[in-house]
Amino acid sequence: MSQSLRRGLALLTELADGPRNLDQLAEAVGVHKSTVMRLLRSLEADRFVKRSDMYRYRLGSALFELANRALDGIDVRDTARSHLLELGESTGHTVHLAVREDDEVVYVDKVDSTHAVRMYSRIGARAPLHCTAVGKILLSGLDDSVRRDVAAALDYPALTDNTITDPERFLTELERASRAGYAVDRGEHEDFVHCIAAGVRDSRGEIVAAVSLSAPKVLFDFDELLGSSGELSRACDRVSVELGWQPPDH
Amino acid sequence: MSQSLRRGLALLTELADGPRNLDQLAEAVGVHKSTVMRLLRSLEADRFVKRSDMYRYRLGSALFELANRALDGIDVRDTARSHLLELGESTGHTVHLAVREDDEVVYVDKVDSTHAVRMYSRIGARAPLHCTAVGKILLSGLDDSVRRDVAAALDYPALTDNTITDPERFLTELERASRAGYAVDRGEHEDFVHCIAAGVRDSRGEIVAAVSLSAPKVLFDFDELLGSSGELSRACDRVSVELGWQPPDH
DNA sequence: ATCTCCAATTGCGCCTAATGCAACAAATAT
DNA sequence: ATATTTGTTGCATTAGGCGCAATTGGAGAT
Repeated sequence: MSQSLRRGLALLTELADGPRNLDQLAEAVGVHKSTVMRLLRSLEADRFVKRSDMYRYRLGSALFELANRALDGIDVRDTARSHLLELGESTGHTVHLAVREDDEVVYVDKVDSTHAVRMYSRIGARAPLHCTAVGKILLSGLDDSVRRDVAAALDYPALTDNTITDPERFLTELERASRAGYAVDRGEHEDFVHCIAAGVRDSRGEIVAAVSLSAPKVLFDFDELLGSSGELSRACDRVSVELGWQPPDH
Repeated sequence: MSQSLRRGLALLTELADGPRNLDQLAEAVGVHKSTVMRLLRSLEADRFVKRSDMYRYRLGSALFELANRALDGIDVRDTARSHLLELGESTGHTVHLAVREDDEVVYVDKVDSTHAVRMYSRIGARAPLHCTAVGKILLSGLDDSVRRDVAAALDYPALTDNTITDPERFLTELERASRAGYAVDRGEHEDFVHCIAAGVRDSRGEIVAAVSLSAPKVLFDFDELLGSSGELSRACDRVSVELGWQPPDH
């Protein structure tokens, strides 16, 4: 397609794991050392890459700037921010904001738990749809037919013993989430942590993002976490309203 | 140098300002429409770019992932994080963590003020050395001769009426910062805000990062801000110690 | 001080991959 | 229905990118 560009991007991806020297990069990307160097020079000129020391390269600051400028552009994130902080403070749990991208979820914001236990996740990270609370709630908002299509197209790798691996059961789960207004993940993604998630709606009423609360099993049993579902929903509603959502009156 | 790579990077940079269509991008980067499209395909394949709708492209999630993974790699940032939060909470001011990159500072972390007033800055943003508290403290840690060299190589644009525009006066200012252990910015960068900054040292005793407190003039006069300098310094020292710094005993 | 080793860097010649053009297709506005 | 705008594809040309091999330069050992 566009050889040198793609190779350059591959270099960036490789460098995300930490500083590398020429040989390592050449090995990883599968091109000649000298070619790697010339690509790096271009990347360096635009500050996408930086020399770490004489013999090593690392990611440059242009990347941070870009990413943060772009994240600022995501208005869900902007309006949600303060509500997430509040939610984190009042519940004490780890809060995530996620959106769907194709057949995965992408975490776009995060508030760390006040408890010392940290779980693995970072802004920009991806996770499957079928084993996360955010994934379920994001899918639950789709029309029945598209929902079936997406569910049928997914893989269902069993990441833990609790992972749902059956499309039919998954659809039932989505149905339930849709009715309840929140979705759950009982150790289906990571063994030792469970989550609940609710959806954020835009002015058209579409679910455009999901907010989740996560807690390690050792500290809270599932029902304790569920106890925060009211707060979670209210927080999501507040964000939705700020995005122009009209709560249905009944 | 590496044409298609650099053009691809230019596209990313352009897209940071928001979604664009083909013509806009072609115009901005100065290449033919069809070329832009082919480059975008490569970027899209690696998720650096995403189609926003039928007619527009935006930055993709690979970028966020990279940027955040890279930021995680900056160990100063990691170890400083909790101390910054604490400092933000206890002082109520906006806290920044910055490192030097060539002749600029780059903000690598930030804790927002509890006050409603927000100032313009974001993680990944850059600022000049000569008119920021962080810039001054970062330079103050250099050897006298290199310090002179760097100072001589700088431009001194006057961003406000208070900006120091004279290299000699700037060196004096650095001298003072070096002795005091903290640097100040009295509306030299942005008219309506002042800052104080202190340095973070690594195991070799070098200043590798700077922490600053910023406050809008309308809410705090300069002496009030200075009142937090003790806390600021102590926070920096704690970070330094975690990085392996040995406090000099005197 | 000299040698050795290792990794980066450069010159060169080959050749493919990238480019601009122009025709075409699709979607939207008039 | 027609005009207009924007995206997409085929094609011929060539410069930009590539691998190779030789060179440079620095760090450490002798």
